[in-house]
This record gives sequence, structure tokens and C-alpha cells, in this order.
Amino acid sequence: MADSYWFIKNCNLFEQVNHDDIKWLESRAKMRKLKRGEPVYLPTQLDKVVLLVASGRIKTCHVTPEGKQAIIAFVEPGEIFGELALVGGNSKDEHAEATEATTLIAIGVNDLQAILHKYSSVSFAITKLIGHRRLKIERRLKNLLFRTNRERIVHLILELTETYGEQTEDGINLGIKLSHQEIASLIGSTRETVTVVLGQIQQEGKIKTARRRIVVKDLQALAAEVKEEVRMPKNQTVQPHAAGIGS
Amino acid sequence: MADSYWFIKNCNLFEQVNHDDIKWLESRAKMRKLKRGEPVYLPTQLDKVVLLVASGRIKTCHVTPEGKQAIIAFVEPGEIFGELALVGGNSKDEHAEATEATTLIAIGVNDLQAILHKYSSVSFAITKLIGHRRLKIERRLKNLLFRTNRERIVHLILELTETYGEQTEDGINLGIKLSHQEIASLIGSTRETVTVVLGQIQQEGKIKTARRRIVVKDLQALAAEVKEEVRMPKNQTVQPHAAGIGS
DNA sequence: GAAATTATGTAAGACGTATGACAGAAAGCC
DNA sequence: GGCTTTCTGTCATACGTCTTACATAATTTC
Repeated sequence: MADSYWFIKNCNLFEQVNHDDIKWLESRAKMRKLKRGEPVYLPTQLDKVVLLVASGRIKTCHVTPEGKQAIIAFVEPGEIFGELALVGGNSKDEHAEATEATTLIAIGVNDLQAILHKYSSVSFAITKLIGHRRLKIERRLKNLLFRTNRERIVHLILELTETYGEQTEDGINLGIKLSHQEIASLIGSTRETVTVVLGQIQQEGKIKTARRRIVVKDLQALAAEVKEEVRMPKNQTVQPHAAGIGS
Repeated sequence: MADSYWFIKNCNLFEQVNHDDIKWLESRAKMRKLKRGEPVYLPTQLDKVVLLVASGRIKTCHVTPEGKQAIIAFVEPGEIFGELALVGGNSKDEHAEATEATTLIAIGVNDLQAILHKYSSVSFAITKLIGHRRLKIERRLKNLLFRTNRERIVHLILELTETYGEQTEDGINLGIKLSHQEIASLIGSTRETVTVVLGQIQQEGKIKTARRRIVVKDLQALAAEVKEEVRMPKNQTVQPHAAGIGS
């Protein structure tokens, strides 16, 4: 199991947990490496697990009957996912895959529950996590209903800026690489439309795009066109616990 | 304060709480009556509260800059809302209003937290509640992305059937009254389009509509056209804790 | 019971977005 | 370095949905 110990220890969730208990969790956890695009099938083991992202990035998604992929959320290093298994959600029908080379640590629900029982602080942290993600999703829902594709894209850029934005000399660089296809999967649109709309926004000088990269040049203007107040990036460079979309 | 005691006692959440503590909660809670359409402004009091629906029905919503109302969820008698205040969400920018004559009981966050501290079972129940609502919203998100208005409406009908369906001799009656405008607010569409689509589905004999009422005549057919498995109504007649949309 | 309000029904035109079909550019692979 | 794969760019057409405008029916209010 290599040093999954350190990954668990570095997860904010387990801050208050003492050395021995983390050691115990680690001994029972399983590590797993994924390549980019590889799905997280919850395999061999029949028992439910919660997954901790040690490194890389995971996207949780849903595939429609017609085969279109809807991205629900991204999960960043130091964050967990599948946590609704703790409250009776069947993570069964949830699909998740790595967006880049990723290392996961699988913790059995029963093991985790033992920890929750012992540490009410962890328990509360989980509640907060679930609640925080709910807020994010509600916000996302609002930004999709009644909105044109352009508005959806602008909202998405604003969200991404807040979460992944890194101030540089020539604008705010989004520290997450997304293809137009993935953007379409986030807003419920098509790849072609995303290409066109991003092109327009770029020509207006509000952003600068490159292959799977976006740099925001005029945050004010973007916020203004969807009547949002400007929210600056959280500026968490390489922080292991940066919050992802919907997380 | 009338008999808010009984309403609190009947809320599943507080099942395990003993008489004296409920009495204490009741003494500190405030009751409030709303007419249909009246907003729940979180008024006078600056301190955060969690709201328990004693009777009636509440819808939580969001108004877009253009003035369109997006309905996030319904809250039924015996359920609470605004619970994200417990985990740091600012219920400030959330709008809620009564869909019919409604009685609310406002419980201070601090008071509730005292109970949570004492009863870990309540604490866990809250976590489950928040998680359950998150699942509902995620499901709703999936049913909106990439879907035509017709598909959205069909999905909605299926959801409503599951939650509010009452088997009768001539079909499954939906025990919730919704105007076409409200349906539009749920799926991100317009009143006119909803009217037309419902008319079509009715002509196909799959449902029967009347003023603010829908009776499902052919659940199979509806489920089939969006490739969902049939889920029968939970058949909870007048149950005080029936789960609403997104709740 | 009459008046005001709320809910539903219908339709033509404008607009936005999906579709399907290709083509070129950039990155990864051997 | 060449090959393959992934990503981006562009376009014409078709289709769905919003908009705008009105008409009627059912409820509530006084």
C-alpha cells in the first residue's frame, strides 16, 4: 500500500485523527492508479467504499441513454468522492473517470464509519462537505435553467476562475485543462457550439483560448454580461484541497 | 406559540429527542403563518434559523436577473429547509415562498446545534437529509442536461408520480397541484411550451390533465420513452414526511 | 352574482442550437 | 520523423423553443 498514509494524513478531513487511527485506516485502505480516461469501476469488492483522490483529478459523470456524457463534478487531490455511500446513496449508478493520471485510495464505508463514530469532528466535516457540494450543484442548476449557451459558458468561466484562477501578468489563467467537448458536457451543449461561442468571446477580447486552456482577460466584462458580482480567484496555488466544480 | 410542540414532535428528525428537550426547543421557536404565494423573508431576526414546515407547502426558488423564477425544490409538512445554515451556507440569497396556506416553525441555528450536540442520531439524520437532497438535485440536473422540453416534462412527471402519486380507479393522481407556469419553472422552459407538450401527451392518452392537476394513465409508456425503469408511487397517503422534489 | 384574478389554449414568426460533414492543427506515440 | 489520435475550426440545414399576441375558461374575491 505504499505511502497512502501520507495521503490520508494530508486530507483535511482527517486533520483531527490521531496517528494510530490513520495508520489503522491506511492498513485497511487500498490504493489504485488510473490512467487518463480510465473509469473508476467499483470492482472486485462488493462492499461500498469512499474514494480519496491522492493525486490527479477525477470527474464524476452520467451518461445519457443517447450516449452523451454529463459531467457532474470534478474531484481534486485531497478531496473524497462517493461519500454519499455513507448516507445510503448507492454509488452504483454513478460513473467516474480520471481526467489525467490519478491515484486513488479506497476506504471501506464501514471502516470510515468507525472513524466517524470516534471523531465527531470528522463527522461534522463530512456533513459540511456534502452540504457544500449541494450548494455548488444548486448554484449550477440555477446557472443552467433559462440560460442560453453563451450565458452558461460565461457562468462556467466565472466559476472556474474562482476555483482554478491563477493571476498572471497577462490575465487570469485557469488551472484546469478542459476540451470544448468537456465544457459542452458541463453545460449540456455540443462541442461545436462551444467552439463557436468561445471564439466569439475571444474576439471580443474577454478571454484568450488555446488548446484546452483559457485565460481570462476581462473578468469585469464577463461578470457584467450575466449580472454577477466579480469574485476573484481564491488564489490557492497548488493547494491540495482546492475545491472543484460541484465539490 | 400555540402547539408548535406537536409539530416538532411529529417531525421524524426529532424522533429520538426526549420530551423536555422538545419542550425547550418549542419554547425558543417561533411560529409563523403564510398565505399562498407569500414569501418567507427571513426578517426581523438577524440570527440564522432553520425552518420546519408544520402544514402547507413551501417552494424554494431563485429568480434570474430577467425575472424568471426557477424552482429548486418543494418542502412538505414535517420537513425542514434552510438546513444548510447549519453548515455555513448563507440562506440569505435563497428565496422561498408558500405554494398554499402554510405554517412554519423557525428554530434558531444555535438552539438546533445544541440538540445536535446532545443527540448524535439527530446529527446523523441531518447529514442524511442533506445527502438525500443532494442526490435528488443531481438526478434532476441529469434529467435537464441534453434533454428536450418534452423529455424534461416526462422525467418530471415520473418523479412526481413516485413522490406524490396516489393510485385511483382511473389512473395515478398526482397529489400536488402545479400550474403550467410552475412546471416551466421546474424544467427551465416557458408556460406556453408546457401547455402544448402536456396537451400532446394527453392526446396520446398517457396522461389526463385538468386545471393544476395531472393524472397518469400510462406510466409504462412514459417511462419507456425516456428509457427509465418504472418506479411505482410510494403510496404514502397524507404521510407527514413524504419527500418532495429535491428534498 | 358580478368583477377581478388566475390558469389554460392556440398560433405565426424569430431565433438559437443541434446535426452532420469535413478539414486543418496540435500533441502523443513508436 | 512519421503516424495516430485528439482537439479545434467552419458551415448549411433542420428543428425546437421562445416570443408576442390574443382568446377563453375556471376560480376566487367582494
